[in-house]
Amino acid sequence: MSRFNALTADAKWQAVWDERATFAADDASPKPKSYVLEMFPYPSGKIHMGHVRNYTMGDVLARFRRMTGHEVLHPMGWDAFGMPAENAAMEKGVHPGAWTYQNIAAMKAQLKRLGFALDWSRELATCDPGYYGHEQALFLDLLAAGLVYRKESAVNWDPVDMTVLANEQVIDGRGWRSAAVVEKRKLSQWFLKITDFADELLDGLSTLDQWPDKVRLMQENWIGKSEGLTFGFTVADDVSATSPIADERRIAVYSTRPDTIFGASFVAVAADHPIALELAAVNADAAGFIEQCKAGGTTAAELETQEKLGFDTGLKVRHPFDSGWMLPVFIANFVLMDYGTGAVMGVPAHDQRDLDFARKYGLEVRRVVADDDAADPVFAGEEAYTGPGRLVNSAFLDGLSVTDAKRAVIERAEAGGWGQGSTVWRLRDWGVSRQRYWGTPIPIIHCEACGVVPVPKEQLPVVLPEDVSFDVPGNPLDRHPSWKHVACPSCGGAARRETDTLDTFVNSSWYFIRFASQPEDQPFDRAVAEQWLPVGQYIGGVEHAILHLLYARFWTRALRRVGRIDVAEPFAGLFTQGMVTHETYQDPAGAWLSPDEVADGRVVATGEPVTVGRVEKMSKSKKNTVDPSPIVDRYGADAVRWFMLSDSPPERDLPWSEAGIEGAWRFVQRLWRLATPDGAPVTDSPDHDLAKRVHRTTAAVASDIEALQFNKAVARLYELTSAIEKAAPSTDREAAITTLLQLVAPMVPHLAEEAWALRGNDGLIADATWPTVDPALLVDDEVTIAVQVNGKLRDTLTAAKGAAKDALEAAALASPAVQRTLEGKEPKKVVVVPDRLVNIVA
RNA sequence: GCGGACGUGGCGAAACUGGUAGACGCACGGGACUUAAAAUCCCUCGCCCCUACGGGCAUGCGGGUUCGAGUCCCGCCGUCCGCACCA
Repeated sequence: MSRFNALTADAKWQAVWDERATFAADDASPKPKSYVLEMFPYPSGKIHMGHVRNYTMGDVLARFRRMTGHEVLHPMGWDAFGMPAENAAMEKGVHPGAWTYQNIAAMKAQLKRLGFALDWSRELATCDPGYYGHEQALFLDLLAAGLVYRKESAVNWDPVDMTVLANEQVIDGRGWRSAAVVEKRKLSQWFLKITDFADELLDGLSTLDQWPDKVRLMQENWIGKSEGLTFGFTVADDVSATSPIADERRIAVYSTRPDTIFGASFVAVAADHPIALELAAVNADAAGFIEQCKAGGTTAAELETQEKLGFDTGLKVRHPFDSGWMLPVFIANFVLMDYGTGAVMGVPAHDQRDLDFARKYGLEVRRVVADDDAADPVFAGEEAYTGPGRLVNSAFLDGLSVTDAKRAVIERAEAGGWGQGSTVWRLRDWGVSRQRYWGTPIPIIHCEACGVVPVPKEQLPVVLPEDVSFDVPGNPLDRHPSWKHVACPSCGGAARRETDTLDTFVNSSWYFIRFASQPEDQPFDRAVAEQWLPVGQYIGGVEHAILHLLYARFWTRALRRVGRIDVAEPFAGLFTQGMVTHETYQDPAGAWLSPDEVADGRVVATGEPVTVGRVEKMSKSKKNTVDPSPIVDRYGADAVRWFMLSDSPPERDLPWSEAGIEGAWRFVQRLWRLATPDGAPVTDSPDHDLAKRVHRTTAAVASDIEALQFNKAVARLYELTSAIEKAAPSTDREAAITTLLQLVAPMVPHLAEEAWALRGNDGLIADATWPTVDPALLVDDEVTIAVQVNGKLRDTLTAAKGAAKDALEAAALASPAVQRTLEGKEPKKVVVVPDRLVNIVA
């Protein structure tokens, strides 16, 4: 019997699918539309196992949807801008564009080799002017709508590489590449007004019922809505007369606990609060303290251990409800300038941080919320009370609940004109300026006379110049002789082009719309795009749970606001898949070893014993990566795809192993043997049991795939395969084999095509429909009943489905095993669950 | 610190709304075929006691609810993830 030759079959069917454009999506199709999308890759040079797993899952769903009568859009493209291309340019002297396009070609070949049902005619790369030019147009739309602005902002500046670094690229205060100490620098940056959409983005989460709760929660926390009171403390004249800040009348604070206002014992401002800075200008001690605050680290561990420190400014403020009550003002290292108003009211009894601070500086700790009878105004504990209760020691608030007291204080503040109920968000506007070459040029011209001038749309795209060099650090656009200097579109005078480029997250914020519709003269055709959107199923790594997914949601809503498209949420269904992991190996010296340096527990080269470490995410640093390409060459695309779907639930990590891929390969061969006609005589005698099994598996596998529970579908397919193997030759068996091929087709498409053709079927199995299920065959007429005594299984019996309770009880009591266990005792009670079990309580 | 997820054989895991725990796969062991090997096929495979029949114990630990708990409730322990001085 022949073996399935994956090498030739893969190439053959991939070519056929290509020639016939089998997977091209038809915008005009009358079928229901289904948009299946996996997060597009960064063209780093090679695909990795994570890509293979991600794209295999999407592919199974896409092929399944085609078989169930959908017009499927399943595209692929390249998230092609970004720093690695510039790093390669600096290290190897290649142009970022050349490097990127080489990588794209290599990775595309690798993806093709896996036989994904992709519509390659819609392939796009974000570094193509044909893409980013339209992005520039969209940016200008947002600018015109007031959703883009420019402001000075502090950035992480690497003084050696002369560039801005993202927070993720700053490790222990140093640049990840240069190891130079990173400076905070003020630069004029472009921002997108994502905070305008904070409410919408938060409320929209509740409509995303096909998203993992975890991701929704992460976004909710990131948006960070909180409600409270913003109000002013008046600086007391008598004290401040001696202070240099006598003309500063009020200090605004924000509190989510206005109810505790009578428990306040101090006000604290951030080290970079205007008041702190003014004081520092005339007071060396204050200046020293502020420096000390800035020096403190910001890593988790450092914050954990960092002491709460304060500097008494000598200023006093008046309590809003008692002008004779003076509160000291501190500069404190735990107050953040960029949250709320940069100043807080300290209520030690009911906030742990305030309590720590008050104990350290000997401030009053006054109880104003009591959870029981403890109304003593002196709060003695070391743990602040933050729970519910009634107000005490609080004048007109006494006796109110926390909720009512909050409302009462806000009302009074608003009536008295000294405060305002307010909502504060953690979410910040999105800074999109990057001092980088390899990104979308921001389509803006700076003119001395006219100021900021948008590039007229007819002059788009603003194309990146090719003639750039990376031999000096910094942004080559900034020192380009001609590109940078242009005439002002408005007055014609000498002007300067914006040399910053857009954050790459902008590129990935609308690529799914461009996939749906890609005319040359505009970013997308609204009507066509709306046919496909939202994406029905989006699949990718959980590492994008916040940034990419939040930015894309924002960008889509922003496009809706400017009238470009009427879609609120871009991704109706989201699935975050687990990682591919592998064992780790170390030699006796502790050096990491790659899997192919190890055999039989020994280092191949030296014969030394190997320490096998834990199973971890594949990473270069631990050397536990496995390159998919040689594996695909050796076992074929189908075995790799099958392994990716087997065993582990898709949201969990998948441990890669040699034995696992071998097992998958064996199954592919097993299917092949089963599907290859062996010339044995076939009888007409019906095989009812097998037919039932086929229908049941068809229904179950369909619902498993819909739910993305591929591991369960795989298990059922194993069972069906075994059952068919064991069945005697018959026409039913032959039909079962044909159905089995249809069921496995989304997973192992090459083998399915080859066997489909071999068995004389017309057309491609890729174009076949999903087998229909006869509901009548899904029902059992016999069921197995568990027989328990005191909840313990003693016997099982077979009964007709729907058998009467009495009959089941009688049959159970008659069981010899039951009689033996009862030892003549009378049953006290018998519980009968029809079609399930009988439990005899003795 | 706050929030979340998870904990089932040697391993990856199944188990519908509480109803036969361990489906399916991997590994290990035994057997058939073969001169031999590979490939393939068959059998065993949670732990303990027993020759066997059979029985006991088992879903991180301790309680509880129930005729019946992997599943529900309470309290611990552990692992992983996210956020983090957010007022």
